[in-house]
Amino acid sequence: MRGVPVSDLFVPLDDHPAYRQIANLIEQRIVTRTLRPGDALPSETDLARQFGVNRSTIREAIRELEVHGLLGRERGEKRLRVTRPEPRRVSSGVSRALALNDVTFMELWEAMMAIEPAAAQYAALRRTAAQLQGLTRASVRFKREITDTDTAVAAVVEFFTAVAVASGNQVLALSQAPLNLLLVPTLTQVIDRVPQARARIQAAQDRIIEAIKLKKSDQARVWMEKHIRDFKRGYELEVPTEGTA
Amino acid sequence: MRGVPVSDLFVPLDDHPAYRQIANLIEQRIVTRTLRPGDALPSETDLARQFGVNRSTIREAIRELEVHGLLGRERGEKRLRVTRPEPRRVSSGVSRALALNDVTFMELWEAMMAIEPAAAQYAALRRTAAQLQGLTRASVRFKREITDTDTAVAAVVEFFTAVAVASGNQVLALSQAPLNLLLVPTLTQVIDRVPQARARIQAAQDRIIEAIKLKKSDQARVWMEKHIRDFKRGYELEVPTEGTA
DNA sequence: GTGGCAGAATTGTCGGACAGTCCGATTATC
DNA sequence: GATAATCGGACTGTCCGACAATTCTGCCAC
Repeated sequence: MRGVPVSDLFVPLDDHPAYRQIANLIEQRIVTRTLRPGDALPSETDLARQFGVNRSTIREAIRELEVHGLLGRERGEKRLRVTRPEPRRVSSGVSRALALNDVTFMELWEAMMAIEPAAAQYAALRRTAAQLQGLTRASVRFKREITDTDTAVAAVVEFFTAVAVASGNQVLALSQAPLNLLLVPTLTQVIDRVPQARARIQAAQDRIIEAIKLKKSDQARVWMEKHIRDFKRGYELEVPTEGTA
Repeated sequence: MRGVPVSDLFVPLDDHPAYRQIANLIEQRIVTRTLRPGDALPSETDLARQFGVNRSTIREAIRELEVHGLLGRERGEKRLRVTRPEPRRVSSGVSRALALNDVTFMELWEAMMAIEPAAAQYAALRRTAAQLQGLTRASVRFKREITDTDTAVAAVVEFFTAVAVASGNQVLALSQAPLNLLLVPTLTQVIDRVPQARARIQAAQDRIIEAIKLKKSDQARVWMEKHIRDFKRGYELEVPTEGTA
């Protein structure tokens, strides 16, 4: 490990391409609510004129904000408008980032142990009738699906998502969302290869739903904890070799 | 609230602009590791030729991947290369999304209560000497900074980040990162207006560091829990009006 | 008011162009 | 022989102009 070279004493001197500066400017106007969700953006030609750059440059800037979910358009609409970033869009980026960083199942599991029980607890406190119904729907879908593993896995994911949504906490929900995609590969293997997995998941879901239905938050947390612990057991049973999720 | 219109029964029929298709294609090659981190991408002209589109189109596609952190370039380098998405880049997007969705302090707090104690617990189990030093450095910085609130807040954030890093769990770290930016506004107010806040934070950090140093994971978790609870107390003391973080 | 229509406006994509800069190889210098 | 200066090519950032396809808008008829 070398010491700090002299050159590090000088300024970073990042380059600021115009398209990035413009993206930041527009982003700031959105974050500061100068531009509010629903507002239509000026046309590309207008923006180019206002910023004094070429339309191509504007387009590159717009791509950035579009990816971030700050801009978007309704189906079949032409004009861009300011949108509030949807959790799903953002969380998929997080999932991909984690997947590319070779997350292990243990890392995923520890995060689930931290987040899911908390989500269940708050869900029991605050769930609406509709959210409770959403939970039930997911569990029914899991029960019914006894042939296709992929659909069953999707139902499990739907269940976790429904719990997070029912927690009424956007931060928890957005923290939980990336875990779902990471869980899929492992969960698929477990359901495929551990015979008792389906029954155990069903039972766990039922207990959790019951607790959330009765607004027993402590129970909801405890059952969810056991449910997640069970996942690890299933994983250790049948996927003892590979470590990546 | 209208019912589901008939048109929703038909195909989504998303438009597929070429720049998006190309972005997806390149993304797939990265996710499937056909392109691996560190690999240099062909030049824009080459890509345009290979995909049979104009260079402008390629550039728009590239912007997307750049934002996702899948592509990037070394400082002062010209060639674009495949990079593994850094947590910081991704998490800032999550923070912005949450901020724009008017997250309340309670939502943030609940998420912190779920994640930070877990991070502290695992940090106590797995921290390296260097990571421990990073923790100490952050707390020293906080102790030393008694005038500038912003710097003090930054030190607190640094402390939390250091704990998350020391946990050795990328998922937890990436779940924790977005919370930091959300915490800043509230924490600034609390430190500014609650006299005893600084002392309490200092004491809490000391206890947490001690537990992590001695690898007492249960204690680390408990102290962190108390620390986070204290935040809520500070918040309720001096920010009883506003609800948004 | 509803429906339809022509024209204006806007997006997606293309081709080409040029300055500034980075890279690699070649040449000059010690 | 190793290091330094030089040079040409390649590449990016930005610009200009253009065109088809689609959406938007105001107007007219019913």
